[in-house]
Amino acid sequence: MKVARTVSEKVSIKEIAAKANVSIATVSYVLNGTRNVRPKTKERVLRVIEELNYQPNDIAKSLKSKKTNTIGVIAEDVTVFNVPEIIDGINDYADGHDLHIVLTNLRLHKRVGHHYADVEAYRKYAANAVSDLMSKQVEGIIYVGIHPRDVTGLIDTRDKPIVYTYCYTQNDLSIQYNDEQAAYDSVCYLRDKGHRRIAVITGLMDSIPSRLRFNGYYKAVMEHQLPFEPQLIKVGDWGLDSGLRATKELLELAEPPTAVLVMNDVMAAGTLRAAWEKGIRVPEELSIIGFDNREFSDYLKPRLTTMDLPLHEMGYSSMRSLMRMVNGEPIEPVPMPACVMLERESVAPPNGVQTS
Amino acid sequence: MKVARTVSEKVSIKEIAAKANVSIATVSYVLNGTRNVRPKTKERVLRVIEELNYQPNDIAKSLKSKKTNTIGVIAEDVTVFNVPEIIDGINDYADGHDLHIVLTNLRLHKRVGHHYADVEAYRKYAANAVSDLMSKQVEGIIYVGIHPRDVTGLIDTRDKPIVYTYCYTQNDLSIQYNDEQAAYDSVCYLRDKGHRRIAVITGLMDSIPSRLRFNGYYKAVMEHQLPFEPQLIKVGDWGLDSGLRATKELLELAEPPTAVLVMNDVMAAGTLRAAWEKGIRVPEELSIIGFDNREFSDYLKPRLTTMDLPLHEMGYSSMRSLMRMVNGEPIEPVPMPACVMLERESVAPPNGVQTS
DNA sequence: CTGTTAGCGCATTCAG
DNA sequence: CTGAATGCGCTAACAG
Repeated sequence: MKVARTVSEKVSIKEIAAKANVSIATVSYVLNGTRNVRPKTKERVLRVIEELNYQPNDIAKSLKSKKTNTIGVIAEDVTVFNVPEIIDGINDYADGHDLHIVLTNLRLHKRVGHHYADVEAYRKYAANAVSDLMSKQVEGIIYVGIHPRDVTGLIDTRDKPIVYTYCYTQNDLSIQYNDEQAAYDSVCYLRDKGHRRIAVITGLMDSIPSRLRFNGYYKAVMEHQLPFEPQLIKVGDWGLDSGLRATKELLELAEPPTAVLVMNDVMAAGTLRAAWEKGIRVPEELSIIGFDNREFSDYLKPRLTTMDLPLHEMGYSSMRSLMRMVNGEPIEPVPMPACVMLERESVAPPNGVQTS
Repeated sequence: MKVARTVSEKVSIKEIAAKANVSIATVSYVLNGTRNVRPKTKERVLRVIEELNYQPNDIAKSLKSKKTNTIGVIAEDVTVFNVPEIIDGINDYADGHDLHIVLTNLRLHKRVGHHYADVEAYRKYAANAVSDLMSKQVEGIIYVGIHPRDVTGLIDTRDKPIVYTYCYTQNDLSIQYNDEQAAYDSVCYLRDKGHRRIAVITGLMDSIPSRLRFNGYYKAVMEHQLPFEPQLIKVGDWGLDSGLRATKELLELAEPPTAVLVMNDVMAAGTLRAAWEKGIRVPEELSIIGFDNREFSDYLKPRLTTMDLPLHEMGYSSMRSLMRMVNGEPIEPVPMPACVMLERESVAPPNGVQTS
């Protein structure tokens, strides 16, 4: 029976003890099942709890137990595409383990634009975030980056467990997907379709993903004895226009590639546009593989075949590792989450040739 | 001077009082500036604080002061496009007001798919979220929807202040953008470009945004005495294919429209594709206005002119209103945040005709 | 100006 | 099985 109590005043364990004619300890026992309580008493307490609509006060509980069941998440910027899915993974784990999330959003993109290479520019924001989280007595921290780069030394958590994800760090645990493997797999996939002249459009070459993905490309090309020519390697800047420009150059080659691995979907959209402008049909005359599985890649024409990033898994895995640290369990090395190829419409055998 | 203390054990106000030869009250005073303290004493205390690397315990502070400076955010699903920007707005306000955010992610999209109309399916998730947040003693709650619909009665916050955004509610404050005005403005914009036969592709007609936007369309059409013909009205389902199909039908009309207002960018991508398939040039032969300013709308060819949603403002404004409620200030009615037209490349005068 | 002290709501001894 | 008492870290009266 719901009683229409319009209370703002909190009812505490003490009041319910009084109304049920028991001590506060007894109430605590029935609440937590810490000890056996006579069924009749228990029921009486439970009823009063129901009637008064008692809600336990986690603050008081935490003060006593020194556990908050709360972890702090520092996101460099929640509006960047990779972050929400990672947070979703974090929440997925948290839901199943009675954990709560305090979210700090550094808003890096809006505050320092693309200058996230300049760590000093936002060190103070990060330090403040950590400090606030410490005061809130979080059990641990997860740091979610917006671009895979090395952030070693950015923050000091003073022995509070921390896990980094979507970025790299030297002295702490960081969870990243396997960039090199993904690029390697892409090239193998194209080769299996019958391609040999496979070009690559990289992102900025001073970025870790570009290097790693290029390693994967190089490794596959060497392993399968595919033609490795400098003209087939173009450096982009992650932006659409750079993909467009690079692709045009590729298409103007005496012997153009039949396929191109583009290191993100945004540049791949540029590739698609370049092909369209040049009158080159995709995938019949040019196969394209993108990277990131951005939502729009499914809306392009043709629908883009791309590498899906294991973002949810990264969030989930970060939480699992963090909680092991929190509980003092040994941190067993976890395998890097793998990207998975999403086969859509932008890849076909070269010149309509079918291969087994 | 930084002392390399590798402490896990928290240092408390008591310890620093002891080391500084003052009472704990004095430490509290210098910490909070609650009262004047002799400069010399103050400095001594401050030094010990620095040396011991003291971090105040917000949990204890909250227990005493009955204020947590924390607000709970219940997001129906952080992976849906509108949510991150709204959260960003919430953070923007929070950063400037020493407020913290506990984030609850209902993960609706993954849990109930598109059946968010069936409130019962996730009432328990929402109720749990509220209950947890109450226990955590949040000062108030912001509920962030993923589709503008009426969620009245979904949750009961028992007098804890709550503000809803990106959804509607009867008895509480909800912050939504002005849908009708946006559609109205779009049609006026097209008319100003010289268009008269303006078609519309709606979303599902049982949705609030579709109705509101249609109202705006209708109002502008009537006001400017534009042709109002049933053939110019197509009902979509928010998906790309429905936009494609609707557009084809429009293009096959004896007298096709010169412009079309599409109620979201995803369907507008379908419109673009339909035009392409029909060999109709955009914007020369068909002008298109989308809705939502999804990121990909800037990657389409031509770049899509669209209505930008004031998501950041909605988050910010929700927080401002919520904090007024928390502080017992009167809630003055706030104007609905307005959408703003993003002029890009998908609109031109009809038949190349120039108008003033 | 500074010290003493009483709780905040709860969990957990320790006695009955 | 139950009640009284203690204290978590801190703030704010109240007393000097």
